Amino acid sequence: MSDLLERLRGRGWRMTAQRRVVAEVLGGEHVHLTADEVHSRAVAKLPEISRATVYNTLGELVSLGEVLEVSTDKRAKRYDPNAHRPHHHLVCAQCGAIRDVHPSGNPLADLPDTERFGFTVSDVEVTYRGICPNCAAA
Amino acid sequence: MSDLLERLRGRGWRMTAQRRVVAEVLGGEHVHLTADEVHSRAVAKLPEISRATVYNTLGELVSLGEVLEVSTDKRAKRYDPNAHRPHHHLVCAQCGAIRDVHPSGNPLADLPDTERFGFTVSDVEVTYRGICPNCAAA
DNA sequence: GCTCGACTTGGACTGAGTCCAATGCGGGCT
DNA sequence: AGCCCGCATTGGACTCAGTCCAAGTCGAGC
Repeated sequence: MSDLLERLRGRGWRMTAQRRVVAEVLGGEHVHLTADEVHSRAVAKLPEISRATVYNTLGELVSLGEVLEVSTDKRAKRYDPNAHRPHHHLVCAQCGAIRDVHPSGNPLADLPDTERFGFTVSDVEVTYRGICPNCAAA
Repeated sequence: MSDLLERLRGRGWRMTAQRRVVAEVLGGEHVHLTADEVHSRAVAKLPEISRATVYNTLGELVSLGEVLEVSTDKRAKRYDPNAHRPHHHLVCAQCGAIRDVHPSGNPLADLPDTERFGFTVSDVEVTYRGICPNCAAA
């Protein structure tokens, strides 16, 4: 994910240890982390990093479009580093597990003009809900 | 919306002034209220009603399937009394306005088996985002 | 009209996130 | 290399939405 760092530098970001750490955490294997999870993983690499900085950095990454905010769960926002490949989410109603999915078809096209009420529609967010195999077995 | 009250009675609900008021508020013209908005409207009709009761009642209505919880906005859950006609939401990214929409086609069908990872998928939630005419004009 | 248990109350509590004034430090300039 | 400016970070207080709980209330079946 050092290409992410490159892109950020290119956008005039001042490169600080904290931002590097947050970017690294998002680049790791775990997807869909909450802000607090990002923070605690970041603390492991850079003990003095503060919660506020993690929130700031995540917010900036989101507004740059490098990271996606998903709120499948009602408790906390989650951050999805996989922002460059459009995808949707499949959530287990029981355990909260999240998977990325790629439906066929474009739901944007399913919204007829008569149902747009003059809005300029730019984005769709689709969340499928169900029971994951683990929870079904239990 | 007194048919709602009927249905609730039929399900063994004890009919209290508080529950009646909450049901009335949801039956009014306003849709997509937050819990706090429901509470303040309820207080107008029944000053002693407590926040806890409003939350309880909303929660019960949701689990009975009479009301839908929507979380388009990251701040607070909103409650949508229009639970009996399946629909999705169109949200203004600027002012937060919400409209109900009825897309053609069923997004559930767009999720191929290969993308279900063994989940039993039972529900989809679609949120369209864009700019409403008002905000576009401003 | 009594009684019992479901319902309500309100205040304390939690968890997620935001704000802000003081301080630190990246990096362009010389 | 060293300075300096201003962007970034810090941490602690604060807000906002929602949950919890023990005590008190009251709907409705008998």
